[in-house]
Amino acid sequence: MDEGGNEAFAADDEVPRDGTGRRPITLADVAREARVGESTVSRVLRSHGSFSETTRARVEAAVARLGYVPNRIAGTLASTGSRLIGIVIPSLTNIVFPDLLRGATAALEQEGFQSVIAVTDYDQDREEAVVGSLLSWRPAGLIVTGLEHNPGTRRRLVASGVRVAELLDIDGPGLDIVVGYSNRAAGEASARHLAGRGYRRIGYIGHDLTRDKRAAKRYAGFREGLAQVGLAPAGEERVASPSSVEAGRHGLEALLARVPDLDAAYFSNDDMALGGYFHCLAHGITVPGRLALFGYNGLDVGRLMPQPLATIRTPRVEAGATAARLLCTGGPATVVDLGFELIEGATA
Amino acid sequence: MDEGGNEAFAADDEVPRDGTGRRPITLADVAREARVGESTVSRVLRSHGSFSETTRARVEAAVARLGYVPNRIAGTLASTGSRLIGIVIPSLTNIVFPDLLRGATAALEQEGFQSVIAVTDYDQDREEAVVGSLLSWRPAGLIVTGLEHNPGTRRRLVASGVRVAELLDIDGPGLDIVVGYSNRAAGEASARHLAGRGYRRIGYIGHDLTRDKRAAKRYAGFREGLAQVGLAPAGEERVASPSSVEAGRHGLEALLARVPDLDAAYFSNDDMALGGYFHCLAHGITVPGRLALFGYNGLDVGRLMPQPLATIRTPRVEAGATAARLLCTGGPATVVDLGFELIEGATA
DNA sequence: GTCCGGATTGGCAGCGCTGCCAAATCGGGC
DNA sequence: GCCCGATTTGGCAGCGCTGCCAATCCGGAC
Repeated sequence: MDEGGNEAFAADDEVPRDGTGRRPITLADVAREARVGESTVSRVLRSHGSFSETTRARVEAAVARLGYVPNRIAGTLASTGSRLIGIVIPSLTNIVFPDLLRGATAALEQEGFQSVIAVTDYDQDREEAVVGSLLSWRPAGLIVTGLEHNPGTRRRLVASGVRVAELLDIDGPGLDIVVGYSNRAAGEASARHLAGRGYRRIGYIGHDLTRDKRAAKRYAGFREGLAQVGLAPAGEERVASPSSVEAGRHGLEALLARVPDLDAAYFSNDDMALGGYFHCLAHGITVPGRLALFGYNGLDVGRLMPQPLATIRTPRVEAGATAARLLCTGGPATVVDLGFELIEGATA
Repeated sequence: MDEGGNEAFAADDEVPRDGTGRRPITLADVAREARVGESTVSRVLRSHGSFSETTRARVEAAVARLGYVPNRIAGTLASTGSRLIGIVIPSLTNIVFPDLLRGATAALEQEGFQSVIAVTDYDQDREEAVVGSLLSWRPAGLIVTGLEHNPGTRRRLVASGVRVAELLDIDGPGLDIVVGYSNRAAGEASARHLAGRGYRRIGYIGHDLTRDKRAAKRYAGFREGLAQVGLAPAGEERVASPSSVEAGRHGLEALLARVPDLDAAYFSNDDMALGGYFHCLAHGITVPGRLALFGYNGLDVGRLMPQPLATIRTPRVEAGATAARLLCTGGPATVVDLGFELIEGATA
């Protein structure tokens, strides 16, 4: 714990002599410095309304001289919209959600918006709480994950009047804007693909389905897909933990111990599938000869395995970006189905 | 503006019919409904100052009846502090930064703060721009990544007077709070470990070091470590792209083509190392017999490979949490070295 | 020189809340 | 029954900005 020290910067040219302790610089200071009215400064800074080129230069010079940073808190209060978008995601552990964030923040930046984020840990009560917190910032819009919310959350969302985009799922009724793809259909497509390749003793390795509603929908779709060709899962293993490479590895090990003659394993996502692949490598199980593997999400890592993973690629980044743009531009309530892509890979 | 009226909420359980178009509910409405003064409502809602139990109940009932959500924009403007922390990270693609975010948001939530995030893509000019945007929200503090910033960024940070925490690096002078570990020392430790295990022809596979300053410091430390035992890299491969599994896989392939007698490969991080491992698996290269692999970060996936990856575990989540807590509680400027842990694994 | 429409500009009332201060109320002790 | 200090409460002036409206200025047309 030693002193880092700011004097490192007081150094010569750049930094203005102080910055701390001084009364913060306001728009009124800039107006005085530039010898124009406050409204004129405001107009110039927002490039809104009309003003002469001379004025613009004067104002900009004053801003630079004083190092003025507009106060958006005040600006938001005075005007209406807030140029803030709240983003609610269940987790930051699964790369899917950072991907969503990435798409959203990139699109928001283009539109001049900022994002406030909150994480629910797949807990609907926490979701209700964080939605409340986010709404207290009077955001221009809210991005939430999935279509399932508890009554309190729905009430708040609707009552607030802010635009809401629900992401990564379209299997069910939405509140306003919905951007995603069908998890049910993805599960079904996976099952049909595996069945189509001749696998018959297909097992399922998943994680906590009571919390992750989208994984539950994929699972339901998967069972439907199998049923359509007269099959049923040859065995299932659900780990209680969140999805992870570890859960996939141990899950497959456990399932194979109970159902040794499995010929294919469908995982609730690519992380789990990668874990399963590692288990196969470690135990000399030939893939896909002895056991086929199928994932979900289409992560990069799957593409780069010695045998590319059979999986379904989901447009997560695009979903974030699309939702962000729709919220900023404020169109009508819609459902945008971005679809998904089945990647055959080499593990099935 | 039709008068929706408050009975919308009185309505039993679910969603009120409307919510849009109605004049938003303010603290004054609550005061009127509860038949108390505005300041009293404010005091009750913030549990600040004194009021009777009766009053609390009256106010809380009114809040519930009206479905009032406090406006923190107004609250922030009226008071001083903002209970917002800005977080600036270079990327969301590398799981390291979501991990940092995870630690920070969890700690912030406990303290009743919200986080606003911005992504720089490892570009210092973008960093300067997003720091400006974040400061315009008058955050209580700012978390930035690394110690290297361009002069404009430093000027803004210092002039703003907000607390700043610089994360994931302690090799250099900081502005205020610094939380992280020594990347240089990590690189050095990696080199010494490999040399200590008898490897002599050690190659380096890295990504764009001009943008990722911390990776550059590890690289420098790595060279120093080798030099200490009279060695120099037996070969190097730098891919121009950001770090990724793909870059690691192709990087190792390229390096082996040029330097076939390599006996160990040091990667700029675990993603790259995983790619290298996949290359070895795909081409029958025995690990570590024919080629040893060493990564950086200590990701879960490395631990679960058939042979656990030799790497260095970094406390990223802890760094985010520590920084967040220090910012919220507002102690003195300090440097917190969280250290790192060398994991021997089985690939070296 | 005068008048007119459009381009510029400044003044000022809020946005919804908090902080300060004064007023009202309460609960003994005498 | 009255006084005093402590507790509880309400009023109101901002916080820094934007939006509205009125004032001013400019350059021709008459």
